[in-house]
This record gives sequence, C-alpha cells and structure tokens, in this order.
Amino acid sequence: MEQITIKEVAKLCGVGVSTVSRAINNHPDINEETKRKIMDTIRQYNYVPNNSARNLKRSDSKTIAVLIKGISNPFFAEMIQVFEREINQKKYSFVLQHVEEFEDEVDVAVQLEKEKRLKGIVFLGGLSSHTNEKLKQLTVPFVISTVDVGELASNYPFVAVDNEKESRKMVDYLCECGHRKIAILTAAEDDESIGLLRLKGYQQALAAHGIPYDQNLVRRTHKDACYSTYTMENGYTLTKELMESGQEFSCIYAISDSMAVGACKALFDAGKRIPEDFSIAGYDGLPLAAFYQPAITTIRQPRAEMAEATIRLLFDLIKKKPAEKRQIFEGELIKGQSTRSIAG
Amino acid sequence: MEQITIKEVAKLCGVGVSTVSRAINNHPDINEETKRKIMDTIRQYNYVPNNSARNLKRSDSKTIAVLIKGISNPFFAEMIQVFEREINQKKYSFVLQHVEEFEDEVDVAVQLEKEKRLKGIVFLGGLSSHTNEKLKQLTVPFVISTVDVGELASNYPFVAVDNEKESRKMVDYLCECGHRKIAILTAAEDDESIGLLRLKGYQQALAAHGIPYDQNLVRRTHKDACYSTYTMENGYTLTKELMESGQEFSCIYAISDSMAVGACKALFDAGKRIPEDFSIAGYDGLPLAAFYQPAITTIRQPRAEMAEATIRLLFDLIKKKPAEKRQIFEGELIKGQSTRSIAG
DNA sequence: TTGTACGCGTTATCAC
DNA sequence: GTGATAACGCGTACAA
Repeated sequence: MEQITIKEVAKLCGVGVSTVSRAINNHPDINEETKRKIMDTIRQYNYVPNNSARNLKRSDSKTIAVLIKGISNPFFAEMIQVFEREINQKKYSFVLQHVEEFEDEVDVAVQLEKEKRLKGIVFLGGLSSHTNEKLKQLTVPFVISTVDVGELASNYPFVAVDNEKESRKMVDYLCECGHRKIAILTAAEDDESIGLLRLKGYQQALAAHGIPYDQNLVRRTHKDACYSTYTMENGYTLTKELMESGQEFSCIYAISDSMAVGACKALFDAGKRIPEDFSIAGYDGLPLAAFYQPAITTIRQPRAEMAEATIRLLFDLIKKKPAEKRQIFEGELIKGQSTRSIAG
Repeated sequence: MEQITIKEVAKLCGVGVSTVSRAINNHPDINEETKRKIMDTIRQYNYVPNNSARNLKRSDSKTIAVLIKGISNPFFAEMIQVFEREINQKKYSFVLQHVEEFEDEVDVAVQLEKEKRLKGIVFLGGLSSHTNEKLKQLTVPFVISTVDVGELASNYPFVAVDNEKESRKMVDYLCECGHRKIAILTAAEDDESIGLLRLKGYQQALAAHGIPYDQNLVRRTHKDACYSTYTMENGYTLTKELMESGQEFSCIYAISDSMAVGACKALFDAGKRIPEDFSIAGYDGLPLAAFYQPAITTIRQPRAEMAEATIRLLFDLIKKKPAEKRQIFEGELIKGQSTRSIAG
C-alpha cells in the first residue's frame, strides 16, 4: 500500500492535478462526469490528501484548537464534549491538543497556530506560564477558560467563576453551620493559580467570622505529587496526615470534589461518620459529588455554560464583534449530606 | 508580530537557509559561533519553524500517536500518563489524538500517519469500525490496547485482559456468595465490543451455576445515550428502572465501576443499604471503586502494566523484534464492601 | 564550514 | 471546464 499522491491520481485519470484538487475540495467549476470519475479512482486507490501539504499552502482553515494540560482531569470531561459540539456546529474543525506536563502551553499554541492555520485558541484550565510576553506571538484570538488568575485575567479574554468569591461562599456557609475548626486541603505552596485563590477565599471567610487563621489547619499537596493535586489519592493522604497530627477539627474543606472524596474515605477508614463526626465539603460540582454517599456539599461551577460562553466569546473575537471580554459566572452552593450544623 | 520564515532569518544573519536549518536541527557540521548568532536572532524575532513544512519534507519523525475515542473516560486517565512517560523516555514524541464520536478511528489514523510521518500507532479503547480492510492502509505498526474483540484480536496486535473470562470470574464469585438473582447493567443491544464480551461472561457463569438466564435482569443502556454508556448517570437510571420494574434481584453487576456507583446511589436514594439489602459489583478497578463508600467489589484491570506493554509491543514491532503479538493480562478480583454472602 | 537549488504534496492563478 | 505552473516553508544533496 504505497503512498499515492495527487499527481498519480491525476495521471491515472488522465487529467491535470488542478482538476483533481477541484474534485476533492468541491469546487464549483468542474464537470460532474470527470469529478465522479476522479472520486471513484480516489476511493479505489485509497488516496488520502496530505494534510501537511494542505496546511502549508492554505492561508486559512476554519479550525479551533483547545489546549489542555492534564487532559484526564474529570473537571474537563463534560466541557470537552461541549467544545466539540459547539465548534462542529459552527462548521469549524476542532483540535484537542494535549499539553505535556513539562511543556509551555503558549509555545504549543504558537506552533500549532502556524502549523494548522488556526482561527482561534482556547486555553482550558488556564495558563501556568507567567511570560505574558509570549502571548503576543499569537496572532489569532484566544480565550482563557475556567481560570480567573489576576494578571492574566486583567489583560486577556477569559471565562470563569470568581474562584476567590465562591470559595468564600463555601467557607462562609461552613462557618454559619457553626464550624470553627475548618481544615482546608489545597494545592502546594508554590501554586499561584486557583489553589491560591480558593485559599484566599477561605481566609477571608474566616476573618469575616472572627475565626483566627491557623496554619496547622492548612494542608497542602506535596510538591512531588505535581501531577495529581486534585485527586482522591491526595485528599486521602492529606486527611490521614491531618488526623495523625492530632490537630483538632470539625470540618474539612477540600478545594476539589475528588479530594473531598479522598478525605471522606480516610475518615471512614478511621471509623468516623460523615457528617455526624466530621463535615466534608468539596468544590467543582462534579457528578462524583452528587453520586457519592453521602452526597458532598460543593460549589457547582456551571461547566457546560462556561464552555458555551467560551466558544461564543471566541467567535465574537474572531468575527470582531463587540463582546464582554471578561466573563464571570456565578457558582452555586450545593448542600449535600456531607456537612451539618453543629451546636455552637 | 508577522510570520517570519527561515529565509528571513537567513537574510538577517547574512547566511544561507541551510545554515539556519543546521542550527535549528543541531547538525554537527556548523561553526559554533555562527550557530550562536543564528539562535540569538531566532529568539529575538521569535522565529518558530512551520511544522507542516517540516513534516512535508521529512520522511521520518520519531513520533507515536495514541488515538482515543471518548478521551474523558476515567479508565484512560492513568494510561495516558503512562503512554506519555514511556514514549518520551524512548526519545519519541507523543501525539494524543482525540477521535470524535462520528469519526472513524482508522480514517483518522491514516490521515495522521501521512501528516505527521508517524512511526507507530496505539488505538486505545479499541476500534469500533468493522472495516478491517481499512487497516491495511496503515503502513506503520499499530497496537490495539485494552480491547480483545474477536476478529480484530485474532488478526492484529493487541494488549488486553480477557474480558469474557474476567467477567465470568466476577459473576462466579457473586454466585458463590449465594446470589441467584443477579442483574447486569450493560451496553446497548448493538454493542459488539466489551459490553458483549462481559455479558457473555455473565451468561457463562450463570450457566455454570445452573442459574437460568433471565432477560428481565439484563438492563441495557439506551441507544440515545451513546456518549455515556459507562457513566454514573447511566448506572443510576438503569437501576431506577430495574427497581421500578418490580423485578426481583439481590445483586447488581455493572460492567463499569462508574455505573456501579450510579447503581449504589439509586439504591441509597431508595433507602436501601449496601451490602445488607443488595450487593453491587463493578468492573475496571478504578480509583473510584476503592474510594467509594462502601468500597466496590470489582475486577481490576492492570492499566499501567497494560499501557507499558502496549508501548513495549509497539516498539518491538517498529524495531522488527520478535514479540508476542497477542498479549492477554490477568484481571484481579477485588473484594470490596459492596457485596456480601447471603444465606442460600 | 557554508550557500544554491531542488523537491516534498497541495492549492491557487493564470491562460487556454 | 481544464491544465500548466508558481508558490507555501523547510530539509538536504551538491557544489563551492
């Protein structure tokens, strides 16, 4: 099965290459008869046009790329489906680009833009690099999705919830339930993204309720576990450590639902009951939170809506329509059975 | 920020294009001094080579593609990480290619092979197409990973557990626990992949224990829910329907852990206890199964090992080393707290 | 060690 | 309606 090119197809059909090209690309100016004949031999010989050559020659291409670091994060699952659907609906092609742990998202984006003649880019889960300088190399519109980190958020189009505020909302609720010893499971020390924002919200809520901030209640992911900050495993480990530390607490607030599940399991394993002995709260509003037993109190991020808004904003930017470039969505506090009010 | 090409870099440095090319690609025959100078101006002008042009010109490229339909399936999460690690370790590049629901994996593979000059391909989660004919268009080695479907498995390299056997193992165990009314939550009627295999295992186990096969206990995903066969939502819905049907049962075997979790939730919502009132079993051995409360009895597929074996086999094929082309791994029955023995 | 020229497979611009 | 032919941006003989 040898690589067959457009030239050979042309020769086989006794026509010129441009005619074959016209047949492939549904050009209007072509005889139906010859087109049919060409398509037949194409099928017969399994000719497949080389995309590299196409992209090289073409100047535009109607394709949108979605870049994700940590593609297997369940938080992204539903959003990916929405992106796929929305982009296809606009008759654009959708490229899902996985960014490896050691790679820089923007570098990948710059490359991909040239390679595929992109029309637009979505950075799902935000940007970890601080080199905003690089973003200037992008010549097509892009939207940062689900992260509202300071400097990026202030300068570039994004769609997200207000992580700080939503986190405060959650901890406010926990305080109102009478909890004063609320442990938080959060990202590593050097995190400057949503981990930091959610921690800030936690601190603000405590302050608002006159509860002193206690470092011992702040449990951070260990640095070597970079790949898995928001996992069940991590929630489990941190909770075990918390219990073993002897630190007193009545409630654990994990900054992701997966971590919350891990926390629950650690408590169950220690023979504790939830919420009778301890209250547990998460963040994200994943299906997992609703299906866990007990259902986990969480902040629901409107993932599908945010994904839709991301694409809408991106296309507005592409079409140069006026648009709100900084879109903040409301999260929703979902009260599950994993938390309860305790006597003051 | 205009598109700058290799020619302009050459002009800027007062050298020929080939010298620039040599600098970029770390060719040995180049003066250190001129190389440094070229790299400097490249950085200064943010020159990025166009990948399409490169791929077009190059004949080989040391890259492996992993194709996945339904990339957000949690079953694949860990495997993707292993693929990434193993492929990078061999100094190959790793391309994770998402295949859309309506696309044919093999078509995508054929295109990608030409476009990126692939060295090898992994079909993760198997092939849904039955057109083996198409596979002949692939000129590089490929491995089908985690699926052992008949005709494909008999003709092509694959790595998987024996789905039928493992499923039988699970249902055997459930029968030995004294269950005789075992419901199964499985894929839609038209599924001919692992859904069918696991159903066959179920039937065999029942037969071996002299238990009649009862269609009413077989609950299938509805066709319109194509995207989500193995989800918690589906497990929940099917279990609700099962309960409402009035059908008697003491145990539910779901062919994925996620579905099992959904089944648990439906029972909890109905005020039932697990495993006191009903036993629940899953399949896959996801972290979720272990972290759920109660921990779910499941079949652990050795995902990491299978991913490693997939890459090993693929490279053996690439290097034309002799290798076992059909690798079957053992699953492990993990007894959780979601099942119990009942009095005969 | 370096530069020139050609070709990779396509599409688009011309003439015919 | 159709067929040469010139790009697209890069790698690489080959010559220098």
